[in-house]
Amino acid sequence: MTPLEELRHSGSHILATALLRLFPDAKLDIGPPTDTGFYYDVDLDHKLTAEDLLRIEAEMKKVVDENQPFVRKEASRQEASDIIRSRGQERYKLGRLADIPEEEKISFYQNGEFMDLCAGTHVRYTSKLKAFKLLSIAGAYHRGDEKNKQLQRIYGTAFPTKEELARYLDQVEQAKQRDHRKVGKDLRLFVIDEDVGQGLILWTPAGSIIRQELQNFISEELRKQGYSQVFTPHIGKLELYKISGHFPYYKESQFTPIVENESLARILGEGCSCADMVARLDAVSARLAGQINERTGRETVTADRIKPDEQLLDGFMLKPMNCPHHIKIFASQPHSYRDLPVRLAEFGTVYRWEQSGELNGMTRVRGFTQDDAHLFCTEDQVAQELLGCLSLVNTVLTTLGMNDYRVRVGLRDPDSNKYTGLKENWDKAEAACREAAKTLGVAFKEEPGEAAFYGPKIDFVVQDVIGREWQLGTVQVDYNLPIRFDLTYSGADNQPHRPVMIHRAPFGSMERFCGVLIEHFGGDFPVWLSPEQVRLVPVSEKTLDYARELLGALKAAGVRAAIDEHNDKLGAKIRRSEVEKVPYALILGPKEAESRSVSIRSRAKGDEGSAPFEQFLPRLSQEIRSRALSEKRKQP
RNA sequence: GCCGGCUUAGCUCAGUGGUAGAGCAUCGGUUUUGUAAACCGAGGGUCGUCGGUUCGACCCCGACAGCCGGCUCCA
Repeated sequence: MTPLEELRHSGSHILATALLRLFPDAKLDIGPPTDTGFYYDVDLDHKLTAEDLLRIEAEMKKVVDENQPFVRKEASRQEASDIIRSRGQERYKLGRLADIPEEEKISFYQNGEFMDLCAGTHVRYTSKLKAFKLLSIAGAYHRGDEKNKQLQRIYGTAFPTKEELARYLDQVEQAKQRDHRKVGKDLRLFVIDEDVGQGLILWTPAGSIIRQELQNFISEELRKQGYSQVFTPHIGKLELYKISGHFPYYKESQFTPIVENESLARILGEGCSCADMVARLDAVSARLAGQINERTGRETVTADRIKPDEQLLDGFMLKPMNCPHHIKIFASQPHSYRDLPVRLAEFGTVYRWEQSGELNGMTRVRGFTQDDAHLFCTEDQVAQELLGCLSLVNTVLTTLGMNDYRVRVGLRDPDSNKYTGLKENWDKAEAACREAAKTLGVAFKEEPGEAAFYGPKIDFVVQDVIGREWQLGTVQVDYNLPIRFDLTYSGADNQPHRPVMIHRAPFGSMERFCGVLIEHFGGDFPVWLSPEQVRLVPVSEKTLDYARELLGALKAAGVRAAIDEHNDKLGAKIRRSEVEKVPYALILGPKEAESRSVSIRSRAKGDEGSAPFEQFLPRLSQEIRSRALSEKRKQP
């Protein structure tokens, strides 16, 4: 344990000490340190309130002042069990005791009257906890399993000094100012309307400009890399998703199917309730999943194996992924090995049923647009194509200055049967991902259980302002869908061969990416992305005509500009431009009008002095065209 | 979905069992302004929705919806 973890871990023991003084009935579970502090999970009938938190914190202060030593005591398994029982903590602690492997030593740590089963280590005295704060109460399932009882989790944090604690709390406060939900509202980038629905993003004009610029950017890169652009509809027949496997494997995450009118009339005629309908859909998917699982590793299900009697209901599904549609475009004509790779790209909108408690601004939504593409290639081409995809992701992130990401290679969970396809192919695909990730030149972590149901993937993961991780770009190797859809191409030997598919989305979804991007820039977008690039600020009405003339010139040059026509003093107009995060304000007074110049005020540098408009415009155009990153904002 | 908290004007937020207030924004006027907030005035809310308690509810109780923080989930 690092010294900081030790301090925080001791914090959680002190928390428990104080808690038991105030609530002797509390049953303790576990209290580990975290990246940012510590918590303790407790089972307590009394619902803890914010006021309780203050009382507990005050009691913790007393424990600290009592300067209790932390003392380690080793015990045999039987002794340990006795200690736990004698303290009335058997409800969870006995289970935790049972988790300790046979060969490991069992230890307790005691401070004052409190004693806890604990491997350690701890600071020497409670007085070491000089700077701490309890932060919040939340529900947390015992052992992280939603089938178990939900306990109350008390979060807190601790630092070696009061200054560091204050700095941390200040940082958290600063971060909240960058929250994309706040900035998005302030700058009017997007809205979510409860009548439209939770998790459904409405892109306002300003936000749409950012999205459009990003899409233009990525489209340019796709043209360079030989992609073809396609368009497909937002729904597909249930049949399609039975073949793809989404229907059985992905059921929990999908919107309820749109049942065809005739089908609906038929089952309603049979007296089916809504519940019956759902049950029937469940029966179909359960049967399909069962059939597929039996065959995993030996046989596979292809289109012709779906039996007619399994089509109990006809209807459509809102597409949860774009791949089946793209596959059908690929399959619509015969392919030669000479055609490959075929790369089909689409900004494709998909819909997924996320639990209401999981929705979050733009980063976790129910409808989103992926910058998606599917590559159909020969097995020999997989490595090369993977590199191309990773280089694309790299270009994207570099251009936006987003260097703060981690790479995750998502592999199968060895204990799960939620995957489709042959073991050999999974092995090949996982090896390909691993190899490709190595070429990135950045550290990556292999994580079992993070694969898609059809194949392993390489994900790019970033953190939001409050430290939550979000997956953005993703590249996935897939040997399975080509089999399920019986895709083939003619090889040099004039025999049919199975292509390999690569799924990839450098941004992941436009919604999530923009959410993270808003936080990344704190709303101070580079000029090429800024909804308003130049604010024309006449010093008074007297120079309004000059401003209008320049507005025309800027618009003709493709620059997004606007005039501040408010009847305010200059300072107020400057302030408005700053608050609205416009990268350039051009101050236009009589001097400027006279000399055909502009007084430039940039978000980054403040007052830059005057320059002829004829010099400013090319400089601006170049900055936009090159998609330059802006210098950091000058603090007022 | 689960636990807890929250919901008052476009935004940020006060407020009391006797049907509401500030700042900013908006609109009108005065001012004609030189690098982060000129001045005066006006309009704007069935206090999230629906029920209940009460002579009377924005306030107390309940349900629902939405939001926020966690947990679970994220193929």
